Amino acid sequence: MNVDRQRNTSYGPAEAFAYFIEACETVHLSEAMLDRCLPDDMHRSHFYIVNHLVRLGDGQTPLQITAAMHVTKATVSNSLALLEKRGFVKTRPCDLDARSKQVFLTERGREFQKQTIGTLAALFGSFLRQDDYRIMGEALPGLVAIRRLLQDNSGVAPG
Amino acid sequence: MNVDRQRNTSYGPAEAFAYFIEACETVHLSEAMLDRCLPDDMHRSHFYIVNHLVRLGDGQTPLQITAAMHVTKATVSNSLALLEKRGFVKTRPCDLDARSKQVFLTERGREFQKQTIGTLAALFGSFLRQDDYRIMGEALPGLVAIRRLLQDNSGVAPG
DNA sequence: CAAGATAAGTTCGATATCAAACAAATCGAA
DNA sequence: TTCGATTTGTTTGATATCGAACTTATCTTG
Repeated sequence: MNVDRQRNTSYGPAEAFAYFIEACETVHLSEAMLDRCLPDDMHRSHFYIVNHLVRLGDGQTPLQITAAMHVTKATVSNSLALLEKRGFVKTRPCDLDARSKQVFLTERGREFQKQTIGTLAALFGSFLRQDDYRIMGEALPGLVAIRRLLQDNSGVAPG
Repeated sequence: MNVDRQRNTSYGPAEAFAYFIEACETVHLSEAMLDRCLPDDMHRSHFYIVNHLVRLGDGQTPLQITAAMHVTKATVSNSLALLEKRGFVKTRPCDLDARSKQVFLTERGREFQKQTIGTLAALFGSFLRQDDYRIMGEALPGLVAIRRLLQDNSGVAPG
């Protein structure tokens, strides 16, 4: 059996490790890009919340935001207090369930999201070419498949 | 022109956004997997440093580690103090440049890395199939290309 | 050689995040 | 209906990370 030919067509754990390392690196680099599009007093995580509310609709509860952001309740509690102080969101108690509250965007919050996304899109647009969009588009189904696989196996115990 | 056919073959910013979102999600999920393979008193970032030294060779300076980890000098300083307290690394002043120091792995540190990687590999191996390795292997060249593109444009100014 | 510039690590104050304990409201079963 | 169990959000103490100031050592240039 030709070893080289086998190496060209057979995939294993080595590819898995490389895959996750590349994904990590990609995320690091794109996060750095986003950071440079944000004002100094706004953290990436604060933008994520505002962006989430714009895209998925506001009126969500902190717990829903918690799930979407992959962080703890305490973190969201802290972030929302800051966002409210900055005037980007308003919260009010939920009518149906007094334990809960709802988070709403202010005009200022929507403006902040729009402005940041605009800057970010311009930054990426300044170096992404048609060919790069094609590469990403063609890789996308694979990325989705692996992400779903991870999601489906999030509960598996190690050891 | 057939809109559906165009959508199947034309890629743009929408694919770019989706691509980065999937990458983020993938990293979040795989980080969670790693976290569950680590003892409670060890943070992911501490493992990254030990793993880096095993794979790339020890004797590196804190500044080199800083670059590899994408964190600040202060962070590495803090992490190394902790790793030394745990007995995973030893540091000694650099002979050639007294400003600098070198970081070396202990046997305990190597054992910790080996054990963690083993647990992690077993965890991933428990649900990754040949087909998944193939998907990752085939997506890899695209991931690398985009990661390199981001790296090459890390210095571009926004706005 | 001397003095300013640069470089490597550390320290310090601030903040994001987490886990765990807590408070308040709702749910559910006896 | 009532009381324990669950759920939602906050508080608290700890830690990881950062930016900026600082210390010490090296380099550069006159």
